[in-house]
Amino acid sequence: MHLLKQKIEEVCAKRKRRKEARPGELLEAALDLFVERGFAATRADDVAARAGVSKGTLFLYFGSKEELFKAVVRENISGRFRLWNTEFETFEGSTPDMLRYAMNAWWTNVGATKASGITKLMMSEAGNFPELAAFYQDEVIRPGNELVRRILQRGIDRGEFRAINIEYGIYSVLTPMMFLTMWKHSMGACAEQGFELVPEDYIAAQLDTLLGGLCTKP
Amino acid sequence: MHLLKQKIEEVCAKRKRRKEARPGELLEAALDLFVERGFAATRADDVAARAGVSKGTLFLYFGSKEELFKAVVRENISGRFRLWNTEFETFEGSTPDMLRYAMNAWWTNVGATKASGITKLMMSEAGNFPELAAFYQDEVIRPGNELVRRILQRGIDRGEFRAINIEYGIYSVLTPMMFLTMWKHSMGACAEQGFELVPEDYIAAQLDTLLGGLCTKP
DNA sequence: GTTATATTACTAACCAGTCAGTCATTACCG
DNA sequence: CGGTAATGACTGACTGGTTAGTAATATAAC
Repeated sequence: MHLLKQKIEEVCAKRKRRKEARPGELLEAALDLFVERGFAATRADDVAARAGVSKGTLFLYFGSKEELFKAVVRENISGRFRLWNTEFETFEGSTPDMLRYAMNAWWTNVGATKASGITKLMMSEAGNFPELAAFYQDEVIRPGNELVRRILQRGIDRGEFRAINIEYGIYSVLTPMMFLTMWKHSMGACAEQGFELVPEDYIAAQLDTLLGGLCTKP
Repeated sequence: MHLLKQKIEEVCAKRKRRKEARPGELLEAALDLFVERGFAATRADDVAARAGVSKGTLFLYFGSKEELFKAVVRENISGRFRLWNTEFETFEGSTPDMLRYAMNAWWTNVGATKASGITKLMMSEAGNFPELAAFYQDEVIRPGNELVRRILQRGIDRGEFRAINIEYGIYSVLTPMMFLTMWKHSMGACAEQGFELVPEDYIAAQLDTLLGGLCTKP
């Protein structure tokens, strides 16, 4: 009888006042839809509907569609950099191990999750939404590059890496991540059946190549 | 006096009947705008204006926006496969040379031109326009894969390549092209200044690596 | 003057964002 | 407690602006 009542409430969608829960539910719905359809093609109405509220309520919590998007980015990506920077500062192993750890952590926490859809979305729509592109540049790309730069610098300072051109090195680290992201969200869907790309293996192979060219001792 | 008259005609945009020239002008305008803004964000009005006609005229020559897009793809990409297949059949050098030639020809004729913007566009918007995605799959992706497959098979048949898994090989050939395409249309714009990626060098380096792993004789 | 080509004005649909009003919840009072 | 007034979370119809596609109208060319 309890179950039936719950069911009826779900179906009838009685209005409830849950001020605390709304923002989180809206952000989750927005992440789903932005990743699924992109920024421009996602309707505010649909985000609200998926979160179980009306469109008016969405604009009660987020001033505009762009603000909603920024909140999604902060929640799912840029928020992580504080933790990652701390991890960088307290890491005690070798720098090759650190790089291995960093790339695998990225895959686990971002690449393999819905959050990577945001990266793909930005690659696709940056040109049409310059303000969002600038925001993403500040909140994600710059901190990301900086973190990789510090890892490489640590390796050089400790004599573990050769004194390579760091800007070029950053690009070598990020390329496989960008590729995996595009693969997952664009080509994975229409890839030949029977052919399977295993991201973990791909990352491991790229790391081997990269470290082979980077390290002072083989 | 002639020049002045021509100038006035350009400015006043007098209506002229030029049935033969219109489709080509519209296709060129459409290519520019699709590449610049994507499919969904391109306005039929803007395509017409750039081609120097009104929107009504556009729909006189192309039944719909999707038809216009398909015509752009045929004009700029799929039309090339007939030539490329002929070249494959008449090529007389070694298969490593053929692969080198093919990748450089792709860069010259597609990658470096506006046409590569179409590829980026499809990666970005395929999910929102399933019919266009299917069309692109049939007209571009399948013939492209088939051509690469034939090159690799030729190498294996002639004993120049090891008997690798061909599906995996296709993917190894196409990855650098996809990466260059995304780089050119997404990240190139916001890349760190002072850092320059030279596509020809990148392709050469990738080819060396690829052929190193592929060839029977080093 | 007739026809093919081009334009303009229109329609129907869509969508971000607003706001006047509704109703669930809480606070207070008898 | 039981009733009622105040609060504020929530709603959905509406606005203003945009766009693909159409139809009526105009004009170039022969």
